[in-house]
Amino acid sequence: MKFTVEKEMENGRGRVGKIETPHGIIETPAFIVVGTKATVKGLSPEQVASLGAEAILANTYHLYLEPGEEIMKKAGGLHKFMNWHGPTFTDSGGFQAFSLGAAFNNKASKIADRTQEVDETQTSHEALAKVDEEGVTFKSIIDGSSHRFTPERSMEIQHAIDADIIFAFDECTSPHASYEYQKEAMARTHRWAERSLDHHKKVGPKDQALFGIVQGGRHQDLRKESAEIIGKMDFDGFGIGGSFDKEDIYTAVGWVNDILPKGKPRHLLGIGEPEDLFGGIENGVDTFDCVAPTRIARNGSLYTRKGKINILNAKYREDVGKIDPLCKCSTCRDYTPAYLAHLFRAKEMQAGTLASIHNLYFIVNLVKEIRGSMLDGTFYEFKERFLKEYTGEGE
RNA sequence: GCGCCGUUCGGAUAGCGGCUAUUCCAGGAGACUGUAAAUCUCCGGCCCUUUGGGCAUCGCUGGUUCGAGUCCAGCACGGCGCA
Repeated sequence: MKFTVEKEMENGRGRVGKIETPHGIIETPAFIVVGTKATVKGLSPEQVASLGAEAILANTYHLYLEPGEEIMKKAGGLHKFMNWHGPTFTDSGGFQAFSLGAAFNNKASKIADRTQEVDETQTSHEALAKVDEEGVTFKSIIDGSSHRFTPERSMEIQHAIDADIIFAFDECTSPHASYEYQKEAMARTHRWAERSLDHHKKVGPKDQALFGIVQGGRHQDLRKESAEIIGKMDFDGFGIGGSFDKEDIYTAVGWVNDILPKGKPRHLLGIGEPEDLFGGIENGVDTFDCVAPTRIARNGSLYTRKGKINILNAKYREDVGKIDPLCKCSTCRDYTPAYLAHLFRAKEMQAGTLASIHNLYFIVNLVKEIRGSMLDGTFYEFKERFLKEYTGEGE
């Protein structure tokens, strides 16, 4: 993998560049489409490519459980398996340790977490994962069987899946966890990063790039410390992890990116909605991934230049106009709101597909437009104009 | 004509004497940020000074009872059976 910065913004953070992978080039900043289980839900790889997406991010945890690393290997890796010929990423599975309950299974975080009512009985059911120094023990969401991930195992599985860019095994904490716990988890993530790197160098394919992940929650000192430590390690690029409160995203990203080496790409994990993209890019993020466009699409929400709409609202049943008059995606070109409203109400599979095409096109091409505005020096004008219209302010 | 059964929110249902009438679908709205999500949450008779309170309501009419969607009688409508 090779990363080149083509142009820097005057603020010293934002940049335009490109990531060259064995399966093609990603022009950054770019939105990476999420395809957790080796599929972008509801879409064929041809559809994903035709809406302009350059790369897909799959998930180690899910592909490990199903179909399993042996089959991934036998199939010739992710690209062949899912028939996607462009660049790919895999997330390490660390996020699942958080989302499947480890974060709430820890006393420190539970005590500190006064913003959420913790139902003990419910928590014990939901806590499917437990973290210790060596790794994470978890129960399969599919059949309840027990499994264990360590940084070394995550690397091995990611080697078998064989994406172009893989991530170190990390622990993602709740933003509401205590400072002490976040610090502890961060330190552990650093040790796991070292182990991920060592193991990858020892046994990994040479053409596979490994990104280290910066943690530290919303605390400035922790974020900076994490960026210092991870940034000095010999990773090919970096992920900025965490489960963010919306307001914290850009500040945390800014702290981190002032420290991370400029010559390597930075991926902001799990962000964003349209309004999140500008702040991330401005603060030096090169790539994003986010489930939002496809998930909300399947649930009937569509992005438009004037904000999100819910196509299931009564008014769209007989709206034979345009979903978003400015959108050039195939869904907007060929179908009306009334048709999508009908498909959703009739629970037809095409509903999720057409909506996903639209939302992904919207996000992927919004980032491309932002890239263009950076190249011709109109980023701030474009940002202001877009956000004003999108959030409905000043109308 | 006789007998049996049924009639509960737009549809389908639960409810078998005790006080907020159940659930599902349809309907209205909202949420969703490294995907346990084509998922989840809320609303749904009327009225009010909306924290909460008041008045209704289970085909219709009457009755029994402290109390009836629930029991009884008559009527109406529907289904099945027999003429």
